[in-house]
Amino acid sequence: MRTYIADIKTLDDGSDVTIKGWVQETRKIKNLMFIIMRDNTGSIQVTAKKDSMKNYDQLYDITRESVISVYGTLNKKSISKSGMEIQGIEIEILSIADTPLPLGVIDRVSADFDTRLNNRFLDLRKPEHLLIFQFESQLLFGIREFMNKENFIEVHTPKIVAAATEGGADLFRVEYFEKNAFLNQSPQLYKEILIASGFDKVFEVGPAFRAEKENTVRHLNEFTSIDMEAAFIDDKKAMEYLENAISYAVNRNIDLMHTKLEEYGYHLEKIETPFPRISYEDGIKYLNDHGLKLNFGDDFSPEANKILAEKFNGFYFITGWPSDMRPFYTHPDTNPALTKSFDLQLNDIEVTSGAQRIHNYKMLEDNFMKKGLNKNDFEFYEKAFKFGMPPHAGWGLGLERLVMNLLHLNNVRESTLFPRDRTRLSP
RNA sequence: GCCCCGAUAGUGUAGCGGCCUAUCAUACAGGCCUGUCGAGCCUGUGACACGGGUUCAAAUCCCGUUCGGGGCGCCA
Repeated sequence: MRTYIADIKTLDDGSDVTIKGWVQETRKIKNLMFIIMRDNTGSIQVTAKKDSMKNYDQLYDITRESVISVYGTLNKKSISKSGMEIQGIEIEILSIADTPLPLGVIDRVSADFDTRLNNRFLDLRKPEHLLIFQFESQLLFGIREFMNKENFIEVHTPKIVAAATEGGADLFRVEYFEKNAFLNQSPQLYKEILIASGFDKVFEVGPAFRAEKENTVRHLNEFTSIDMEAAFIDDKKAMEYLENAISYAVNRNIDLMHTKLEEYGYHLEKIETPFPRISYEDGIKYLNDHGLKLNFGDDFSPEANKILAEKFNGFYFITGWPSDMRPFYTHPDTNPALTKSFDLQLNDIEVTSGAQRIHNYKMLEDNFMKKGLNKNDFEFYEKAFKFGMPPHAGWGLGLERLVMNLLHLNNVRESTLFPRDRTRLSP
């Protein structure tokens, strides 16, 4: 039976164990060799001796990153630095790695990110990189657990769509037999249709596509969006769901993974709610008091976001954005120049955008006009508003950006397995 | 869409008109070595992105191409 390396420490000294994994490195001294072996849970030293190993000669030539299966005896009083090793009895070679490696897993030289991404399967063998995605997986599990407790239902809406843009982004065109179609920029319109369908509270975790030719460390052309929409709530309640979902999931992750995260240099602190809130208009004032010259209607530049990040240090909401800066479906506030909308920032990066949405059919029609959109393109959507649409609100949370910022990574591609950016389509 | 920067062995780099038959590290190959743990020691293989141009002379300067990194706008 296979034992994972992390579980070995719970076994008794002298136990027989079988471990399976990669040869991280070898140290060879003629009739004796040490193999540092790695699996997804950790690494351990395996000792092989010529006089007790029948395939020793083959093993002696094993290359780094080959895959082996080791049967041996656990020695917990080893004189190795870790104090623990496995005395090999039978070692089976399952797959021999070619040399040289295009990217060393434990090399003492760094590699360019481009080289790492070109050899991502090797790059991901590094425990500190695997950990990012173990963290992401647990985080998402926590969010799902929270949403489930709050009686949201998880849905899956189409990614190939006919509608033109919601505004703000260019879309990827795809051929759909004899028709033109697009890859969806967000599940927004379909979430709202489900609200009209009486689903009450929905959420979705899925890909979103943007054909924007950005070249930054915080943009992807395909990313994972955690989207939520709920009936009979307003923007304030949507913000509560958001901060509670995030704090629940993050604090849960810290409880589960704190030691391992620290071991690899990821420092996280527990999150407290509620998150601070600042209105768009107060934000403008604050920024103008700190050397910027912004007018109502200006977006916050990266420079502006850095100034706000210093003030708030962590998560904070920016609420009440001007109507001109928000998509057509955003509900206006009592002052029609403003909307019942919010962004959630984590330090200087936007991680969520949300709002109460328009549910009044006439108001929606007027907004199509104001935004210069052709309502015929949205017939499938608009129809859902004619026959009983409750007030509703929701948000979209960027998973990769959230993970990037929580773990203090310097590039959103670090928290993306196989990033799609302006030029990268493979692997 | 606009702007800036870069490309030298498998990987990461030094060199920035002649001292380059190109530096160093690491990896890789071979050898020595019975307890290594950044193993050590010896030997070896291995690179100037591509195409033009300037010059007596180009890795080095200029132009173009290709590929890459980053900033802005916009956004998750």
